[in-house]
Amino acid sequence: MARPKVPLLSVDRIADAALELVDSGEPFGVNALARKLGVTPSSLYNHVDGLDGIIELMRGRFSTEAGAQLQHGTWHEIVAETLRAQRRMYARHPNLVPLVVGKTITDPFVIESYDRLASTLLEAGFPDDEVLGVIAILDAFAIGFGLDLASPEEIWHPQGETQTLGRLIAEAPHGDERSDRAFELGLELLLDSLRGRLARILA
Amino acid sequence: MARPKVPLLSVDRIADAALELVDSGEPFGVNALARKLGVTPSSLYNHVDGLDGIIELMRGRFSTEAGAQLQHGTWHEIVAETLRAQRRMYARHPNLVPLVVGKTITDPFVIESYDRLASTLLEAGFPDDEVLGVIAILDAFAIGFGLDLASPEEIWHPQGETQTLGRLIAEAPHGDERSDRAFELGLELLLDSLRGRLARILA
DNA sequence: ACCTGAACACCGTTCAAGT
DNA sequence: ACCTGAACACCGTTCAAGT
Repeated sequence: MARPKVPLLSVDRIADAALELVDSGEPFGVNALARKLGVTPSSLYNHVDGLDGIIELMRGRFSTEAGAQLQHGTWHEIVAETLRAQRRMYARHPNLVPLVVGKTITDPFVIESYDRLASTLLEAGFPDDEVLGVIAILDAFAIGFGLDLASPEEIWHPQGETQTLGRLIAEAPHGDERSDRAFELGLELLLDSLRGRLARILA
Repeated sequence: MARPKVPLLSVDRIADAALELVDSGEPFGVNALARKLGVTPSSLYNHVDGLDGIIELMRGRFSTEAGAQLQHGTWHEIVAETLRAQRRMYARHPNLVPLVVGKTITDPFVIESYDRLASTLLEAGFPDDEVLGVIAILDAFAIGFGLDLASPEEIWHPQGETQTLGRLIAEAPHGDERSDRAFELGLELLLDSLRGRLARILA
């Protein structure tokens, strides 16, 4: 016991196991993670900064996984691809979404991706004092749809009579198909209006 | 002790205290809530269905609080008012947002509000198979911005150099003002594009 | 440097016992 | 019907001890 000659743990091993645990759908926590790694919970604190640290680690990992973003193309192609990439990540690890939501972003890769988005919008012609607002909107949209993927099959569960909601729910496609369609529709709407706004600004 | 002549608890009293606790910013839970009510945790289970039940209770309460929605007006006025009302609720109880996120909605008042939205969009001329998608988009938008309000002051915290993000963050307004502006901009964009889409559909 | 084990202050939920 | 108190199976985190 005590200190082994070759370390049992490493930041990478912890991140891998954490993502696996999250994806398995079992409740996530440092104790559960330690069990999965065959180790004592306190061991993790030699490598990682507690629960929040592990979550931030996953955010970084799962955004690196998403791979290279489009580097050239029109600004709206870049925006669309960035959002689609983010959505793919959320789709691959839906259970991670509720964990990362509302925590300050410090991971360098994630920061870099937002930085690139900001530069792109600025170069496209959006004014300085509007770029961050546009990004906040894109972010709200992406995270909202991320949560949509993490949500239970039934978002609404009407108990009694409804005027139209019940019928539409019954008729509509379910699960990922519904979510995918809504995402693409929303993306189209958002880009349309951004294009229009930019045209007016540049005119 | 044991059973008192006049009950110490009631569903209403629990809901009130729960919202107060959430709004105080202290960690929310059934133990903390019981302490606040001067009662044993197990007592709550006589009135309420555990932690999830209490959270659903708050969702209902805090959407009733939002009060009457616009009943007439154009469809986009109704949509705008519904989203603004939702945002006001989120703004008033930001700490509730992370709690309700991703849990199936059963509260009748909330269901009714979505039902009304669905009817409005249908009457406006959006096709059957698109209404739920539009609502999902509006929802993603609203929840995304709700989380924006619940987020820490600094959403992004760049550690190193950035191309443009750091400068924009320093220049931009902070906190609620930033969030409010982005919300109104996003709402405008969304409504613009929905109007355009509807015009094309009806043409 | 890196792991264990004990300790601490918490959780949410169940259930018998009491009035 | 409605509350308590004990019990259970968990949490996240700290820290001395061991190699």
